[in-house]
Amino acid sequence: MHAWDVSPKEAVKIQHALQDRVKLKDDFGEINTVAGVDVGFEKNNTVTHAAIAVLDFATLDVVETAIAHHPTTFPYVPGLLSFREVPAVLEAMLKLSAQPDLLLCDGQGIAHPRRFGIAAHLGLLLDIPAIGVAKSRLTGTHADVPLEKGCHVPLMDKDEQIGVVLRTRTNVKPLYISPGHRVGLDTAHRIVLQCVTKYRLPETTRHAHKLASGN
DNA sequence: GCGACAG
DNA sequence: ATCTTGTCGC
Repeated sequence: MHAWDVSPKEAVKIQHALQDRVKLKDDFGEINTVAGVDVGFEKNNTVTHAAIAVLDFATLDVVETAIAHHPTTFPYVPGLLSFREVPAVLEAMLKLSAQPDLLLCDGQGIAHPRRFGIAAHLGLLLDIPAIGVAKSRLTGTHADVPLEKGCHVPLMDKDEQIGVVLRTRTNVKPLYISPGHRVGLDTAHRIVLQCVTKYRLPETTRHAHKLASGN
């Protein structure tokens, strides 16, 4: 495990060093549980709250949750989000009685300038299949997404597809989905859809968000 | 040099 | 992310 008390410049080096270890093909057995991961901060920005909600993949019922409080040590820098949030998430992960089969993270997977968003970083460190589910774009370009739920367009960077922009609810802003680790693009797309019911965000994320913000 | 920029 | 009430639309 690499250090976390690093400068932004060192963080970028770490991303470059780890990026080629990210696996972008499906690599998992039966998926029984899916976990939502989210992080929140206190008014002063001094403490980070990480929350994990583990759901039964078939029923979307919550089977276990964990929360961890961790001092905030890294600033928010676009492209370096994982250095701010992952330490707290790792701490919360240790509190679970069993590791989930797959992670749905708040933020990008490989739809990142160095193909190493928070879902890729977290998935790689834990060696758990992970998917990035972001509420807005960090990098890449795409066509307009039709307004109907289920419609989607590819998220491109030059000639490379790095994700999919997916409308999870009619007439509501789409989500940016990208593989994090041990998951392919199509599979990431399919799994996110399966976790969505009547709201824009997947149930996993909704539960984790509630926990992280003390609700 | 001028914007853009996950949470 | 967070600070915050009511309000417009399906």
